[in-house]
Amino acid sequence: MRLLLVEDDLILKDGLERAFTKSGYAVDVMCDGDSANKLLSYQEYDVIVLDLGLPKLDGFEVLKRLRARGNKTPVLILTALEDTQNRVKGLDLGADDYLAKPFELAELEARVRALIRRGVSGGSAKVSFGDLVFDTSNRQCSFNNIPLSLSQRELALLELLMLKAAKVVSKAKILEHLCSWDEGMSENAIEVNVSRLRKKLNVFGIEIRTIRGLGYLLAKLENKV
Amino acid sequence: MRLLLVEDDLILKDGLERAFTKSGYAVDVMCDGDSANKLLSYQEYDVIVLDLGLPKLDGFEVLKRLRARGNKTPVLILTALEDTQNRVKGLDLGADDYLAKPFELAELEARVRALIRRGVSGGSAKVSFGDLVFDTSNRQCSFNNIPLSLSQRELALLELLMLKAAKVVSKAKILEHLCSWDEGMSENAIEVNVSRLRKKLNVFGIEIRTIRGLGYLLAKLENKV
DNA sequence: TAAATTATGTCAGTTTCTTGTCAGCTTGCT
DNA sequence: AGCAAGCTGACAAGAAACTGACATAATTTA
Repeated sequence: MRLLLVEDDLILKDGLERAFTKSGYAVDVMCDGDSANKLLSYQEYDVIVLDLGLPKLDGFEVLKRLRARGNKTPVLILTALEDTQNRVKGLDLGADDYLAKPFELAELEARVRALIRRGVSGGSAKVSFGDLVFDTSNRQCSFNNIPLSLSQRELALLELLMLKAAKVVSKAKILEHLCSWDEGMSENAIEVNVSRLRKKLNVFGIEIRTIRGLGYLLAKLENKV
Repeated sequence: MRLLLVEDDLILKDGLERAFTKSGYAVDVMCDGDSANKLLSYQEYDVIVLDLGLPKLDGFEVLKRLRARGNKTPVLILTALEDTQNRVKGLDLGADDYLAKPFELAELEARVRALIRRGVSGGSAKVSFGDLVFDTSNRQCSFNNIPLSLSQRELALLELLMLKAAKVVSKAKILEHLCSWDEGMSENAIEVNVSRLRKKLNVFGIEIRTIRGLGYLLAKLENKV
């Protein structure tokens, strides 16, 4: 899942970036409202974590313009204080959640997960495809309750394929969701990862079908379409 | 198991903290209602022991707010007197048990154990995994009635793994359950403890499987997944 | 109370796993 | 056939996890 973090505090920024990256997100970071606003005009994210106190353009403004463009990406707002007025203002402008500093990292992560869930799978923590169940809350995938041993990359790839519910997912989409800007990733790297994931899923009668020129899709082995 | 003790009486506080720590709990202590309330807004516990007469914010209020946030952590209330009215009020607000001072330490410990049991193992004092049985009432683990010689840390770790019933337990979760705030513990310390416990369990055909990047899970040696 | 034992964290060296790159192969289309 | 797209085994750098050795603190024993 691709996440944009907009935060000017250097320490917080680094800590959050590291934490989210470790949790398997592709993270981009912007340090001021203006750059964030520009970036958001052409780059899609699965979730945005937005500080309100920002140089150049404050968080409210970034959020306002984002929504004005019709963008519905879930946004979680961070503020320096437990300030009811700002909270109300943020939610009015279309924020989806709100967290006052100081906060626990665990709580932030939990809320971000909740936002992503709400957006893609109607609020449920689990996405399933036949007997395959992906639990987004603890990033674990199991087949008939047997937990699969998958690496972060494989997990991220499978998550995307499952969230798209057996629809074709293009390589461009995969690239976008698995990689933040700074890590360049070749298309071949995706092919390699698909190949690896394929081996692990084939055992359970699930295949990743290649749609030449278009992308990949998740399917059951017997269902020849 | 992680326990929060909220108590302003210095002597009682120290005594209980020492006793619970010795019994293998990771104990955090708060001396007033306000701090406890804040702490509880982001930190999870397995059980809370709450005095009613507290400075800043009384115990009723702490409990009320906890439940208002949807938190279902078992709470045991302590009060100065055998006061039926307060007892009823506490239970109405969502307390799970009640103990009037003065009380026997042994009784408090027994009730706390009972509360934890009720939550995780359906009320039974014993949790088992194959021939491995963990008796929470005396904190002892045995394999086919042969008692194992385990240290507190190993016991706590195994307890957590067994309660999670062969599901993956993350290092973060382990850290959270084995350590109170003031004792910092590195991730490597967990690895070392896992390594030690592993050696003792392997003898009985039980393994602690590593799920790289996610955590550990208890399994029987033969079940290769 | 001092010595012995036990518990438990830190460290460092090693092992294992992850993941991108590359090269050569396969597949499908015209 | 010839080309482009895709597949996959091999490799290597780096990250994560394991574990023996040691240090220190807590507990027990004599």
